[in-house]
Amino acid sequence: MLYKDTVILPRTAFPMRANLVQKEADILKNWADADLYNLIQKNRANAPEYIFHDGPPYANEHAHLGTAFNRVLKDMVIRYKIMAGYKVHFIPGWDCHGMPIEHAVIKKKGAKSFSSKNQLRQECKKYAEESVDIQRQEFKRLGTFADWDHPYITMSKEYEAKVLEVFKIMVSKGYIYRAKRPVHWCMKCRTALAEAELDYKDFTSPSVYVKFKILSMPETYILIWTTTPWTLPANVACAINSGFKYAFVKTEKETLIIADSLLPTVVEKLKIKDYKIEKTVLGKELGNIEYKHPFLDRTGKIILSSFVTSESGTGCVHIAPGHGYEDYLASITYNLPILSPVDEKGCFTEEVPELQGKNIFDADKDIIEILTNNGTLMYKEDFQHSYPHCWRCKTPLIFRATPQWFLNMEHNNLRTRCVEEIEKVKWMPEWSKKRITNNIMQRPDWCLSRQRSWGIPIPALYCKACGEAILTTEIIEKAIQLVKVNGTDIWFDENTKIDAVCPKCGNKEFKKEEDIFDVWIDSSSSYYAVVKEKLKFPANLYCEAVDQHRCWFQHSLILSMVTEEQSCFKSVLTHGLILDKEGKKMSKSQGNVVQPMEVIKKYGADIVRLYLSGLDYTCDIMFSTDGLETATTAYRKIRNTFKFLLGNLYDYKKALSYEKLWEVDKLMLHKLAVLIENVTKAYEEFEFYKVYHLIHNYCVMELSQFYFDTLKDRLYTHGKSSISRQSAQTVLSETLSALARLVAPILPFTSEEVWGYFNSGSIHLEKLPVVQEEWKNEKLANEYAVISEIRDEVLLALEQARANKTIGSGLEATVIIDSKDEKLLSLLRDKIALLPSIFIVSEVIVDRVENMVTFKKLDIKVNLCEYSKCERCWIREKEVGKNNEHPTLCVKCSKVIKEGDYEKEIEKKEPVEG
RNA sequence: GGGCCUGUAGCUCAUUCGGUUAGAGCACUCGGUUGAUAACCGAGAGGUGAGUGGUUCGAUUCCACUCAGGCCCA
Repeated sequence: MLYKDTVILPRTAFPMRANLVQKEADILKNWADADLYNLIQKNRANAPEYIFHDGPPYANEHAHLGTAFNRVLKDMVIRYKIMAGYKVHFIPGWDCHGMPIEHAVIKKKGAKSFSSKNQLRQECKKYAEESVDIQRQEFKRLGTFADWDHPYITMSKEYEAKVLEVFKIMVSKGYIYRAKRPVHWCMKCRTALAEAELDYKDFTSPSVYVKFKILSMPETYILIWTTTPWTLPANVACAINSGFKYAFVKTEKETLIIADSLLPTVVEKLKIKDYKIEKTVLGKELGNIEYKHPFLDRTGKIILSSFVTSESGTGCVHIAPGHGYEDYLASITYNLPILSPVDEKGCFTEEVPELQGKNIFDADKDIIEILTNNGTLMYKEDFQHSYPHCWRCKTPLIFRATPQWFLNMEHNNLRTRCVEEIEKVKWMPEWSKKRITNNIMQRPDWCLSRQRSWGIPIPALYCKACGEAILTTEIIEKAIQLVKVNGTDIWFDENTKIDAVCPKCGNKEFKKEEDIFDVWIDSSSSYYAVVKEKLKFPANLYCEAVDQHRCWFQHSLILSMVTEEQSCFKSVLTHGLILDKEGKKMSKSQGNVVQPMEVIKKYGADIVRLYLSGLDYTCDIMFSTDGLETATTAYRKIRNTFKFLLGNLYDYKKALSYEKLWEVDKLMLHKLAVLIENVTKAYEEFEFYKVYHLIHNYCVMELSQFYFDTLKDRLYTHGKSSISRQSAQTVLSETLSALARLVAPILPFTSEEVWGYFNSGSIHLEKLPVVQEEWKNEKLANEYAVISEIRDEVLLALEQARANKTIGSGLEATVIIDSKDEKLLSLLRDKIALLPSIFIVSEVIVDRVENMVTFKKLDIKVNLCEYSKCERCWIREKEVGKNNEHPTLCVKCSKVIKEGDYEKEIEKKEPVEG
């Protein structure tokens, strides 16, 4: 008989190499065949609900890495909550309207290929539908759980009708008003452009310095600088910075007011030679002073504004609220009129009779002439700068004030109520609260209208007779009924007529509003269309990236405060953005964009998920291949841990009761209990990186380096049915069962694969492991904390013995230990029988001998063991050679062989896969 | 220019209220093992805690500024 064949080695079909890419595809198919998502819902039918509402990603082709990360993060939350016993019905969503899709479609097909709005909208719809399908496949591939067959789509007619319902409530409660606001305008395309449609190119403008006469001071002028002389007819104010110092510069003829810090450059440019500074005052002292418009019969006043900088110009900024966004904001603060005497072709209207019909850029030189003639022009030159152009026709753009629809942030104290409500929400991390509070405090009224095609129409009417804009709940209700059945295309259909009577003139003929809603109204109405309608209002959790403080979080809160008078979320989890390995933003132009699906194809979803789980997402995330490689190594360790566990449990029958367990095994149950507690706590706080580190460290340090290493002798060479081996297996089984479930939210595929070799059914139908009270054993833990330190010292001594060739393998050693600490000595004597297995040496003796090496706690001497090596278990023992029947075996091994308590034939039983 | 956030070993993270020599794992180098084997065990090396200044007996930790990067706004 070959004793070697009687050793009980690990046996499992669980492969060491994961081959994740293939394996994950198989598992996905199994999940789909078993309809696992609905199985879980059924399983938790009567469980308490956890309402986690999905923020809809934008349906624009392939998912970005940031979206993929967001998906994985949400999935870890969902899977954790399900395993914690909750019912989580996760309805995924997609944001489908908006400029980027419209932009992409026009770019692809050409603007001229669409003869009607609805034709363009059809094309956009197709594009969004395709994108939803692409992304849904990608999200599934990531192994994320959701009701993928019933997502919410913001372009569906039901959803569109719900958005209009939200708007109807806003109107009925009096939040909506109409006012002028400057927008980027292309005079050739005669349309407003969105931020993303601007094409910045170099452009030469006339740069002029103009003086405005102060009414209350003799021969005193405030000097302004502008590169758009054509906006001067719309001038109503002059902004200065309240904190800057302004100099009164006395020249031969007059006194000019100029910012002190800019004086040298201005004086040089204007070639003012003889001057003296009369006095210097703080900007705030000049507020409200009136001046005369340089060529119109009008006055303007000096206002204070923080956006005035000392980088260029004169520190005095000409304000035309109809032609600039900052000017516009200032006009709200100071209640200034918004003049915009420019028509849609970019020509002056009758409001400026002198220039009526003239194109504004052509009018620049007329205005300069007027200024020159009346002596208010101080200096003029050409100025080259980066200037926005139309992305389509390349025409330089202008700011032009047009009527828009707004939501009033002050109505019914909306702003204040939002800020108060923010206090009631749990913000994770905490700084997130400060951020959204600031955003709400500082935001202007919400401009709801967009001059685009691909979106939900604003259901307003214009009287064909008197031009009155009409927005009533009755009209909106009629629109809702139409949209519910037909979708929003019906609004843009020429044949669609809405019955109404003009409240001003009684006319019954109307033109329908062409503008659509800002897309943020779409996605931010999801609390109403989804949470309230299909789940339970309010949601427990919203979870998105940090940029959503200004977008989805904020707008959802505002709308919810308007319609529901309370927040739509109880807690908000924020994560950072994904950057490249140097911390730079990923962008196409930088060439540092990482496609999530390419990474998945190479590494597999579980490794990507493991990598992402290990990062602290509360700040920005630097995505690196190094990190993925590290995660791969960590994954292998976790996987091998499972392989070892499975391999040694193939013949496991049933658990021993706690009292019968060996001391080391009891210790490991204590450690397992601590692990379960810590991991559960980390999950509860959504600190997945802590989960990752806890589990990984447990696999490496507690299991691989300590427990498994010391266990090999017991598992392989002790009697197959011995208490000692069963004791080890009992703990291995508990460890496997707990570890697989703890790791399941992060590694859904691998945990499922492991479970298939261990138990029946899907692991995702299980609950998280629960600590059994008897496992906790602080006394034992404290004893072994000391023994662990001792072990480190012995390992160090063994390494030294190995270096000077006293021993090779640790089992060749006899270790003699001694200590001056009596308490420690008594502990060691107490545990002496266990020490050889803990140190993995053949013999441990407590004694004092010559030439001991002194460590912190112990004096140690390592000798080559004098006994012969047991052929079966490789331990050196004094009885080896004394047994006639088995002369090459130790006492323990001869007993095992004699009793036949070992694996006699290798059964080739394939474990059942899950 | 403003609000918010980040900076500890090559990588991912620790370091409780400020207090001994800033710790783990991975990667790296060397050694052991060949019964977890494209695995396993041990040892070693690796840090001016982004920088400067301040408070303090003492600062990675608290404060100010600077630098680098991110988001939002201007």
